[in-house]
Amino acid sequence: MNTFKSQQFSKLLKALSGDIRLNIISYLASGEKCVCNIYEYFKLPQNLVSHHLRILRESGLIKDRKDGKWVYYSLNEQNIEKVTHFLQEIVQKKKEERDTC
Amino acid sequence: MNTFKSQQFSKLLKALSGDIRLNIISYLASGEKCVCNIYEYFKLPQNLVSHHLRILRESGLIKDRKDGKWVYYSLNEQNIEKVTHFLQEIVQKKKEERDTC
DNA sequence: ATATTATATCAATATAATTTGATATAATAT
DNA sequence: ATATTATATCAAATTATATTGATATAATAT
Repeated sequence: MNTFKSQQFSKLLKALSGDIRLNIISYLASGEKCVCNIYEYFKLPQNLVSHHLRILRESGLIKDRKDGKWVYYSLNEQNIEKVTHFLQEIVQKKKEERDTC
Repeated sequence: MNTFKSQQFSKLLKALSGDIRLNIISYLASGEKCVCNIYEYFKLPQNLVSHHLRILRESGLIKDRKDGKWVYYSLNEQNIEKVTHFLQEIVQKKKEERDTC
């Protein structure tokens, strides 16, 4: 049994997991950054960072904004919150289940 | 730059992501289940389910309890909540950052 | 027009995760 | 003691993901 819902969240969680992407997400919490900010900050190859940014962008966890030569990335809080709500619902359900026993 | 914190959460999120494991987590929200409950419910091979349960258990997301021949698995809410808190902190930080601009 | 800089993409390789099939362990029942 | 049932583990095969190196695109500067 494979619900649509968990497939959707599996995609988001897969995009979130992985050291580099999670570090990028944490870094973007301090505000919008261009690609060069990110790869300089983490001392990682530009193409590798672009690749991970693409995965985060395609999953909807971050947004991009182009300005001249630069592409700025920022968090898409709404979709990050979708993940937290999904997990909270599970914990909530478990807690309710325990209370009615 | 690779913080200990995000390495820790990367591990939890990696364990959470993946359709099968996420479905198992959702299923366990309705209460403790033995392995056979789980693989029958999802119609998956027993060894495959055992494998995913191990990953979830080793990451601390679920607990096991042995009773006779059966091993019962249940959610470890505390660690699931750790993940939601981690993500909420990021969203919170982002929101604060935006307010002070 | 040419050079430079920022970012993205592509192909090849390396690494890791998932799945399958076979077997092991451990508890219970006969 | 043997058989049965529940679960775990192991090795092999498959599939997915990450990384590297090379190149492309697109904006700006000279």
